[in-house]
Amino acid sequence: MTARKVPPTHPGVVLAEALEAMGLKIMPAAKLLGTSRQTLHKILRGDGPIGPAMALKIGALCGNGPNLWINMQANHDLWHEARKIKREIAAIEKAAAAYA
Amino acid sequence: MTARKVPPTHPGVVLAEALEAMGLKIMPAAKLLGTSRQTLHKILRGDGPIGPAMALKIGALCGNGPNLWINMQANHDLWHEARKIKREIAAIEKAAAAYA
DNA sequence: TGACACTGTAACGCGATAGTTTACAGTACC
DNA sequence: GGTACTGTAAACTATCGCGTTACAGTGTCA
Repeated sequence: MTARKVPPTHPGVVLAEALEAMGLKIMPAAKLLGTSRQTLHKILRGDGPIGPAMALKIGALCGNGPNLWINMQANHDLWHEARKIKREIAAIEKAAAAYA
Repeated sequence: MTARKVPPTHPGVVLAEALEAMGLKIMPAAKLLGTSRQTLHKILRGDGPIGPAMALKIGALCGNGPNLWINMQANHDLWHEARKIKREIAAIEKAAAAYA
C-alpha cells in the first residue's frame, strides 16, 4: 500500500478527452453507448462509476478495449475505499503477521 | 476483444489456496476479514464478488496488495458481461468506425 | 428578440445487488 | 452422543446504478 496523496484520475476525465478527440458530443455519444446523457455526463464529470458493461461499451467505442477503463475505475475505487477503511486494513496487516 | 472460451479464474478459487497455505480455516479468516463466514464462503466457492473493500482486506491479509484480487475480479466480470451484451458491443464497434 | 438545441444538475423511483442474519443438514473428531 | 466446523439456502435490509423527469444556463440562428 504505497499511500498516495492525490486520488487517481477518474476514467471519466480521460473519456471526456477521448470523445472530444473523436468529435463526439455528449448526446450522440450517449446514444451510441445505449445510455442516457445524464448517466454519461456523471461519468465525464468524475462521479458515476464505469462498471463492466460500460467499460466494454466504451472500449468498443474508443477501440482500445475495456481493460484500460475498468482498471482506471478500479484504481479510483481502491484509493477512496482505502481512505475509508485504512484502520481495518492496518489491523488486518498486523494480525496477518502471525500467519506469514 | 480476444474472445476466450473458458471464463477466467475467479479470485475466490485462488484465495482458497492462499488461505490453506496460510493454515487459515474459513471461520477465523472471516473474522480477520471482518465479514461473515457465509459471505467468505461464497467468495471461495466462486460466486460472491470481491469488491474494493474486500480486495483491500484480502490484500492486507495475504500481503500482496489489493490489485491482484481486484484485477482477477474485473476480468471475471468482464468476461461474463461480454457474453451477455456482445451484440451491443459489436454494434458499437461497427458504429465507431465512422468516428475513427 | 424569440425559438431551438444542447448542456449541467438535481430529485425521485425502481430494480438489482451485497451482505448480514437465521436456519438446517452434512461431516469429522473426541 | 456431543461438539465444532462447513456447505447452503432463504429472508430481510441497505445501498447502488440508472432511467426518467424537471428546470436553469448557454449558445446560435433566423
